Formats: sequence, structure tokens, C-alpha cells
Amino acid sequence: VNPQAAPASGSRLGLTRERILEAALDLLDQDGLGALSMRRLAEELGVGTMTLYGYFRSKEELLDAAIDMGARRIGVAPVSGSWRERLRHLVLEFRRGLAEHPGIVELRLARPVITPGALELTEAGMEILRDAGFAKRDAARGYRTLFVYVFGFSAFGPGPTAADEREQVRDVLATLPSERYPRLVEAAEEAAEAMADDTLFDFGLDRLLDGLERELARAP
Amino acid sequence: VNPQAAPASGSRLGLTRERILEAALDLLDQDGLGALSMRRLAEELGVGTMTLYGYFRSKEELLDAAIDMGARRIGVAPVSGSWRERLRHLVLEFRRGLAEHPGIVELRLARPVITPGALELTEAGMEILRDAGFAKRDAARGYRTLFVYVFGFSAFGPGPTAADEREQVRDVLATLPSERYPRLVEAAEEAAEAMADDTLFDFGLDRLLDGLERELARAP
DNA sequence: ACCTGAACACCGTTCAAGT
DNA sequence: ACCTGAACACCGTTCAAGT
Repeated sequence: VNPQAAPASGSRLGLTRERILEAALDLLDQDGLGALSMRRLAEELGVGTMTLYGYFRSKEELLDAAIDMGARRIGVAPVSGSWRERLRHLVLEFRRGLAEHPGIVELRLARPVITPGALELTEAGMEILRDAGFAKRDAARGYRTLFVYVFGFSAFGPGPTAADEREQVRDVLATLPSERYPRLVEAAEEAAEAMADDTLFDFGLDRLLDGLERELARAP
Repeated sequence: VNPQAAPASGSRLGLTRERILEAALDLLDQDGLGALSMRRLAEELGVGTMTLYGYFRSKEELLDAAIDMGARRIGVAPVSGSWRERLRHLVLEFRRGLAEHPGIVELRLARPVITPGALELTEAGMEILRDAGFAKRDAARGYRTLFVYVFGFSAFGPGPTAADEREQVRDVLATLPSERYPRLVEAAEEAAEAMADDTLFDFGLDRLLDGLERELARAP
């Protein structure tokens, strides 16, 4: 069930899978996925590179485990209220967690994972939707839509550098040839703002919640 | 304005920036971003690795240009109809194009680009929304939301292997400890379906369009 | 049982040299 | 002007060896 290569018992260096994963997540948060190499990670931990292969069969396996652990870190404390309020809170906290740990988004791109840690939030979301009265299928579809939205926004939406880039984006848009890009040139200011604006997340989220609410009203 | 290293005139090998980019996009579609190395690309073109650096200053610059060209390939023929129908068509075609060229999604993740080719669809979307009567700011926000949704779904939604994986996902979900994951275990079938279901894209899209329609009705 | 250096097949890019 | 091999500083991983 858990096909890992791991020393399990007393390690001479005090190394554990957990310590390795924590160092990996730190490295990820600091310098991004590109900097997360087995050699660099080993150096950070003060061990030989090959030592890591005693704990994880491959980099692939290490990254999978890192996602699981990272997902667990993004725990969301439940709140009370209507199902819509509860779900809205969960999604916003989810989004906040991913914004704080952008490496997890990067990691998740190439590797769709279904590990227990990664499914904790799914469970919480399903509970809210089922309590609200959604059928199993509608609850699953509804949560999945929100999940994809959160990840999509975290990956392709405005990042923390957005404010710096906004002016630059506006300048580029404003200097496009206005014969071919008339709508963009005339709305350069607004388009640059939309690309940098984080409140856009709430806009889309509320539209999706509107849609779910209507769906629930239709088939109660 | 166009700070590229390029031979511009007669090349001895018949090489052009365009030919290189086409080969890069082919490689991307076939074997993914991981396989797209300067060495492999040069080999594919039958030239020395360093020859490429006569046309692009760095791999970074080559990838930026490849996105621009890739985005142009995903052209969407305009249709007539209501603004909602037109916009819906544009988004669905956009989605289809990205599904056919998943490498572009991969590329775009790490590098938010604002090049002319990448902005053609933005211009088309803005035109539809402005014609419909949206103010500049609302049009920019509306298009941006849809854009992020499309990319998010393309990156994190079900891929072409979804059908194969569905059974596997269901099995994993069904064997989770039901004390901690009661809602997921009881809805394992439905959740697995939601993760694999491509029609989910339409569901979220229609919810977002609903939201835009309501916004337009509110402030005409 | 746990740890590791050397070696292999890969990267992107600089530099100096070839025509 | 255009092209390129050698070299450098990196990768992940296998293998054989060390304690």
C-alpha cells in the first residue's frame, strides 16, 4: 500500500522522510521548483546526494510526497454559517494558502495527485455541499469546478509582483498597433488593472457560487 | 523594440527564426516541455547546438517567441449571434485549441506573456464585450476571468487520459478511511466522474456567463 | 542497515575558433 | 556573416563500495 524505500528505524544522521520533505518545501517556497534538485536538497540537509535515495525511490516519489505534505499544511478551519458562507470561506482560505505557497501550484501542474493529504480539503468541501442538500453527483461537480478555479487563478492569475508589472503591461498594451488591437489600446489602463487585480478572484468565485445556488434551487 | 539576436539575411543552412520555432512547437506537442532542450532541438533541425544561439539570445527568448507563435495558431473564427453566443464560442474554441496543444499551457505557466500574438484572442474577446455594452473596466475584468478559467481548466482539469484514470481514482477514493473521509468514500463514484468529466468545463463556463449577463443587466 | 563517491548520460551557455 | 566543438557548471540516477 505504501511502496516507499525508507530506512524506517534508526538513521545515523537523524534523517527522516519528514525532515527531508520539510527541507524540500522550504526550498520550494524560497527559490521555486527550478531550484529543487536532489543535489541542492542534499547539500541543504548536509548529507550526500545519494543518501536521499535511501528515503525516496526517485525525485518523482519525493515530489509526490511533498505535495501531500504541502496540501496538509493548507488546512482550513471550518466556520459556521450558511453553506454558501462556509464554502466561500473554504475557497478563499484555499486560495490564500496557495498564494503563500506558490510552489505547490507549480508542483501540482505536472502531477495530478490523489493522496490523503491532498484530499482533506475535498472532503471538507463535499461535506458542506452534501449538508446543503446537493446530490452526490452535483456536490462532486460543484466542488471540482471550484477546485479548478482556485488552482487556475493561483497559477495564471496575478502574482505578488502584479503591482510592479501593471505599469509595464499598460505601456505594452497602449503601444500596440491600434488598427489591429483597437479595443485593447483604448482600454489599456483597464486591461492592465484587470490583469493585476486580485479582487477578480472574488468576482469569479461569486459568479460560480451564484450558479451553484441556482442549481440547488432548481432541484432540491 | 525587437531585441533579438538574428542573422536576418542569407543563412547558409536555410534556417530562420520561424523554422526553429515550428520545430520547437512540434517537439513540445510530441514530447512535452521536458523534452524541449536546445541540444535536442538543434539535433532535430540537423544543426549544431550553438547555431540556435545565433537566432535566439537564450532558451528563455526562444520559449517566449514560441508562445507567441503558438498563441497565433489558436485562432478563433468569429461567429455571429448574441454577445453571449459569440463569447461562448470564443471560449470553447480557445479551450479546444489549448487541449490540442497542451505544451502551450505548460509554457505559459512559468512565463506570463504579453506579446501581440498572445493578445489576439484578448482583442477579440474585448470586442465582443464592448459591443455588448460593457464598460471598459467591466469588459476587461470579464474577459480576464474567462481567460484564467480556460487556462486553469486546461492545466488542472481532466486530460485526455481521464477515461483511463477514472477507474483508478475511484478505487483510491473508495479505499480511503471512511472515518476521516466519509463524504468522499460514499461519493467515490461521483467524485471520480467529476474529475474525469470534460463537460464540467461547460458547467463552470455557463455559470460565469450567467454572472456576466446579470452584471450587464444591472448597469446598462 | 545506512550512507556515499565515482561515473554516466543528460542540461544551458560562454568562449574561442573555424569558414 | 554565419556556424560550431570544447569546456564549464549544472542535472537525476546506477552501481559498487564503504562503515
